[in-house]
Amino acid sequence: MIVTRFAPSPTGYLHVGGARTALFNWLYARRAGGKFILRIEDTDLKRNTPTAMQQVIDDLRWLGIDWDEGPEVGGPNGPYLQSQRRDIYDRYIRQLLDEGKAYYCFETTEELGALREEAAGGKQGFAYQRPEVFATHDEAEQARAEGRPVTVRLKVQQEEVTVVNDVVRGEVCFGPGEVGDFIILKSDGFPTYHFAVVVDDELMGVTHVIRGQEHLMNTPAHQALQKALGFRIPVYAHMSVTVSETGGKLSKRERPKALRTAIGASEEIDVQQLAAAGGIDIEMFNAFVMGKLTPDMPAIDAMAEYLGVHLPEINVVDFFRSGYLPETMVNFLALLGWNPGDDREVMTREEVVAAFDISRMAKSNSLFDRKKLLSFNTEHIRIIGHEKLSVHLRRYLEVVGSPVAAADDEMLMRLVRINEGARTLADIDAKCRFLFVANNAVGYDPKAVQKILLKADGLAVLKEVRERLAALETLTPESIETVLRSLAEEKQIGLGKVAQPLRVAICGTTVSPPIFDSVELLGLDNTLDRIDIALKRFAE
RNA sequence: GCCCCCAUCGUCUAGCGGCCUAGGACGCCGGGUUCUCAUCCCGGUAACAGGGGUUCGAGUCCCCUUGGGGGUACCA
Repeated sequence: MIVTRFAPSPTGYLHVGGARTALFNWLYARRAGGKFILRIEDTDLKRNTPTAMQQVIDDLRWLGIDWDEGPEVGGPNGPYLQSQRRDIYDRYIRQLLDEGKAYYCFETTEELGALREEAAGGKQGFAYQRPEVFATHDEAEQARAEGRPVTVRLKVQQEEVTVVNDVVRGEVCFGPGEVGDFIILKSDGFPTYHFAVVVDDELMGVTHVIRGQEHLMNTPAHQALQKALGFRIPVYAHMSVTVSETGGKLSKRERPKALRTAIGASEEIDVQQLAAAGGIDIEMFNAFVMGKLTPDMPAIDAMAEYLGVHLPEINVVDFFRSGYLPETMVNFLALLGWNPGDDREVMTREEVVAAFDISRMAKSNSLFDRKKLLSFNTEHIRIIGHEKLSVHLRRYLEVVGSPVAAADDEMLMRLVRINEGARTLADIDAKCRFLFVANNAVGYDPKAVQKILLKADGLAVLKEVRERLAALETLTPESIETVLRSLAEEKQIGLGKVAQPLRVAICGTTVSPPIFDSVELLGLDNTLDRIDIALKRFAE
């Protein structure tokens, strides 16, 4: 049976790069009828954020990536948090020590840093000098008792060439001495990543490791460990990296960076207010602007919202908040470094699962193209079906706190129907908000008012529109259309000349769903009321 | 510095020695539909990084150069 896993370290929100790794593993397992495991790699206390695991879990669930074993679902190979597996690691560490395949070390971080510095000028990279005689368990205990750092290193064969057999890259060779004796147990008693992955992948029966290219260089070390422990070597597939428009790999730092740039570019901003909007004090704000530190995500988001700037989406939640569908993300992410071998691009989740195979993974890095993503989203909004779309929309509206969330199910379906062609859920939200504000609270866009109502005879037309609508007996999109069209015809003007003043009067902007539906949904009383308000307000 | 990986339109890619006059998609440009925005429809622009080989024949195989990316931790 094929077993894959996704093993994130809980450092914060799941970002697209991680999501793509998770997706590839999930797709492969699902396609092959195998098993997909979620494992949390929390062996670094310093990096762990308390809420991060939940965030990662939520993001995966949103994407529709489910796991057969892991947190919240359990399984026969648990626990699935590495921090809870220390006794297991200790056993294997002890085994290696007893067999003379690993040894204790006592250097401090500073000492190691100095050695590395020294080696920096040399031709070969830094390699740890293996001691002549090895410390005993007792000596290690003693050192620990004295408060000295104790680590364990693996003895790595220095003579042989290591060959990594990679599904996407073929055979990759590493010369003798490329891998030094590396640390497998840290002085805080936790295993290093290298040790924990190897042990867990073996114990959990992982057959295929699909991971980022950044791990290719780690693989010889992992294989050395597998050999020392007598483990099997799983199939490796190292994925190409996703790079961002700005070059380099897609990183979480891009959002704060974009915000910093925006702050720098905008003139006349009230820094006090901006800092307050982000919930940070002015010193912190200044430090941020100068690039000295980075506030947390919510602060960044809040300031961006205050400034009205759009930050590049990096985390999975960013895409959710921008109104993308999980179907879009799955489809798009899958196509970054993989393709089905034919001309299909927009595919449903089921189609992607059915077509996926690691043998068609691309070698070269790819750029994350947000324009194409948008077009994919437009297409998925179109093909997903109204029922599913309204479920997504409801959740979206609730989470972003839109007034449109007040719509009942019937209304929501209606909104979905009249918004065909929307590019994101955010588009639908924005276009429909006018329906959920009080008549006297419509925000009029000055430009729209100027251009549509005040220019030409916008107000005069609006007055006539009012009269015609008021005389209407039954209010349906069709009846409204008839009225507006006949008015336009009589006046020998385009429908736009009639519709636009009405639109601005009821929405405050030049953009809304189709005008006939908009009026009908708003209701006759509200429509007339808003026209009156506009007429009065912009009369002179 | 050292090690590793990669290289087709602006972008994602198809291509696994002759089917390539290099195909698709996004973008972009032009046109059309339309009550706004968006959608939708039609048309166009645009690429094998450079240089050597191998071969009857190279986008496809090999080497070098250049360019890009990754790694070089008691992070994962």
